[in-house]
Amino acid sequence: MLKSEIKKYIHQSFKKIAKKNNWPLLSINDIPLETPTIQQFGDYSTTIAFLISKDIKKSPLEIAEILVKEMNLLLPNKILKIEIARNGFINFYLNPIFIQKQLEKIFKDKESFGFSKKGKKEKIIIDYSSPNIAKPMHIGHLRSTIIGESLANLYECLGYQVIRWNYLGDWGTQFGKLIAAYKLWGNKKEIEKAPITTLLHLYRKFHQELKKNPELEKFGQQEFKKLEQGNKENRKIWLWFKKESLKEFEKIYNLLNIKFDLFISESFFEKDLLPLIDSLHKKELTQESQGAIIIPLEKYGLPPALIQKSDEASLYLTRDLALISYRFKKYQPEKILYVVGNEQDMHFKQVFTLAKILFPKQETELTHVKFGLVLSTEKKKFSTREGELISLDQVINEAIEKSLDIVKKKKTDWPLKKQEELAQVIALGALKFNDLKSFRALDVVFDWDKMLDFSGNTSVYLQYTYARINKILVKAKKTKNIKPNYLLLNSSLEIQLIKKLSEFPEIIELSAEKYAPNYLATYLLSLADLSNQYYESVPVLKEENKNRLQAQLNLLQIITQVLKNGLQVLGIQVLKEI
RNA sequence: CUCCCUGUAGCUUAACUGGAUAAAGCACCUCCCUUCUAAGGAGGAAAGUGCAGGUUCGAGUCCUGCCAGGGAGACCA
Repeated sequence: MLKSEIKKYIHQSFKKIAKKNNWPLLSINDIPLETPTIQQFGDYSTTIAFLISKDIKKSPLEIAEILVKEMNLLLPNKILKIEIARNGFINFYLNPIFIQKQLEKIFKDKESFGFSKKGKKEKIIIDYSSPNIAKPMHIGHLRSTIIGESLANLYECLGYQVIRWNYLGDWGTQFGKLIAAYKLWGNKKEIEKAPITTLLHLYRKFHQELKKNPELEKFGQQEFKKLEQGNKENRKIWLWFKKESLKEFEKIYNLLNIKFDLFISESFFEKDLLPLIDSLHKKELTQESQGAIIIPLEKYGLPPALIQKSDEASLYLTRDLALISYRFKKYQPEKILYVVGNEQDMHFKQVFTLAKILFPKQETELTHVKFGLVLSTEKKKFSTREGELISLDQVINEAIEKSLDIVKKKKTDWPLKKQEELAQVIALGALKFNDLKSFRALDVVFDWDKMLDFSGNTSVYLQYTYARINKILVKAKKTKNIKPNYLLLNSSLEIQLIKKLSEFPEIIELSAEKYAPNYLATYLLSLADLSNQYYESVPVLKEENKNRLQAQLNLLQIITQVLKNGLQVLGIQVLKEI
């Protein structure tokens, strides 16, 4: 808010001078404007002089002098002074009144502050979570689920029409293997009792036996082929596995408070595969290789894409192509985001390349939003097949249990029900924040101690800050008809807080644009930092000047609002008391 | 062999579009609960960003080469 106004001002002044001197013009978006790292350098700083010194023959210092001279002629009252520093930086010192008045504007927006009012209505499909049926969701899925959900929330804030899509893995050779394993060793009752665990055991057993008896591989492939060809028995078993799996997934999604618009899964595209492969043939893209159908992609620096296996069964890649074509036709989306781990980089490069070949006119922006792996303490990938994976519901429940222990020690006088509620909010928040606070491409090592360390830069710190400040608002007697005087918010901390709050909309935009919720997370931490300093150093409730008190309370209210909204975008709840 | 991701205080991470004196948390040391919640606050010590070049007025950030860790590479997803 503040930033864009200053940019506008620089742009206007610059336009005038550029015309006069025949300098190249810059659009408003090209005007560099940043917040200096050191307070002495003012509120905002532009490096525009360096930027254009390359195009015209003047030194940055000369340019800065010309610009500042012009700007000073028509210095608006929102700017106190403009200074040139270090051979070309132009620093702006804002009039505190201008900053204080921002709070008034923000206060009028209240709940909607930071959220777009424009209503863009462009569609964005976000593909996330996407677990495989018959396997437990594990911590790898948690990353996709949490990052995807917060991206969905971010784009919703910007006014996009967001389609939250859970593309379940419910098709492929693995289900042939599973059906084979069920036929060999399965027990219906056991599966009914604990579906996913039992199915996982069967799947693992299959892979163990495979080492001794390689013939099993063929058996699994046959069973999948039968499934694809509509064999009734296999169909029935598969549907049953799927139903049981979905029940368990729903439990987890409910606990995490995550909702999807669509659960359209891999098997849905089964009928589209043959026509798709046909059309690929017609376009003469395909080749036969060792009995399989491939599309060579050397031209694009990629390994060949395998479209159909030698036993004529379909592949992940083919289904993804059918999926993309369906999405293009049905939704005409502006963007599609695939929130999928880094290890599938090659796969998506192939898919996107093929999509461009097949639909050259389609303008949808396809992005693989990749993220790092969750590694074991030994810094190795968890493997489903080897049986070392940690299931997600186990992680969640253990996190809640462990945080309940901590809550019980801290809130000895609370009733159990309240303790439990708090423990759940804290544990889920910590679980999510853990995945959102750092840049998503980094690998994370799964570590209970770090996840449940509730001091410092954590979600609990944010929730705590919210609750603490909220308490002041509750305790403040309801002051009727007292007008806040924002001009009395003149301490350095108050000014800093207002400036920080005014950044919120930009941060939402930035986080969405870069698919990086960690910008928002970091921002909230820095806001909480200032807020806690304020809390410690200024006893608000003792303020005697009522107009100042009311302004302070409004400031605090916006702080809680931004903390609450910001956390909500990250999928994290707040409580009034903690 | 090819491709992708990562490399910043002892550890985990920040650094907006390349900008000024690289910023936090954990751990360590000092201090602050008869004042709105100490899951907090004030302060100290601690790195010059894996290595070598290059581009630039300016590089943790861009380019090239190397090193280290992790991941992917045709019939899994």
